Amino acid sequence: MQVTKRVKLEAAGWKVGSADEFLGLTPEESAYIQMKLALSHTLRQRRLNNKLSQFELAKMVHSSQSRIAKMEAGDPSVSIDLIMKSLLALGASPKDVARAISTSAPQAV
Amino acid sequence: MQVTKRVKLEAAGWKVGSADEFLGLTPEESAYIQMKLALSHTLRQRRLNNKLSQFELAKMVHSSQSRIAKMEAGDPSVSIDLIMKSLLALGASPKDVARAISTSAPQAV
DNA sequence: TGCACACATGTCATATCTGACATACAGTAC
DNA sequence: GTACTGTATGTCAGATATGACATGTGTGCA
Repeated sequence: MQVTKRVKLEAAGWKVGSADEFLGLTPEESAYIQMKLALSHTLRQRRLNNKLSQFELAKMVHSSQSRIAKMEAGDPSVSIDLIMKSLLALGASPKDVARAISTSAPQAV
Repeated sequence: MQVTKRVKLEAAGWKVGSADEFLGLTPEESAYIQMKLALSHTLRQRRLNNKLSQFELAKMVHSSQSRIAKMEAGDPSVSIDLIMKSLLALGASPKDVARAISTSAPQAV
């Protein structure tokens, strides 16, 4: 999918929120991707704050470095479930998760 | 798993939050389950507010009545991903999802 | 230069999730 | 009683996600 590729590019950089306007995404798809990207981004931040490498985090959550990289990239092959579980393993609370998701909504309240 | 059975019982009723105290759940597992249950509950509320049967919602999201029932029950066989996608299909925004998750944290902020 | 570390990306066997189906149960109307 | 609607629960083949592995890229350092 180039779709995610494109979205990933935007998000990995800075600008998120105008992904669907030129792609053929339904509002739900767009919202889903934005939530995923917000969580991915939060995961990376938390990992870096904890001064962990992807490899180290991988050991903590019984996964592999490559999968951590894909999580942080918002790769379509990873589920939100997995990202959430990793966040929790990094000490995030449900409220932290909720905060991350709130961030993902550039639209109206 | 009786674990979920038990948790489900508590949650389907009213009392959530003291699930892990007498079960052998790690804080992360507990938090994950609570988030899932909060989303499940929100899904049911939204569905009922929209006056839809499980069967009707199933058609909307290209799933089946049985899977909707399992989503709403917080069955371990359903992913948070699927519940979220269903919520979005029901018109929920990422902020709504975040709100639901916030509700799931009876612990400290 | 070479070497080590951190991260990205692709592939693949297997584990897990999913939709569909069958079936059971409660409630309601007739 | 029967019939119908809504929901719960179990099963299973096929779909998808997962961890592991290989490999590539960039950076820093001696």
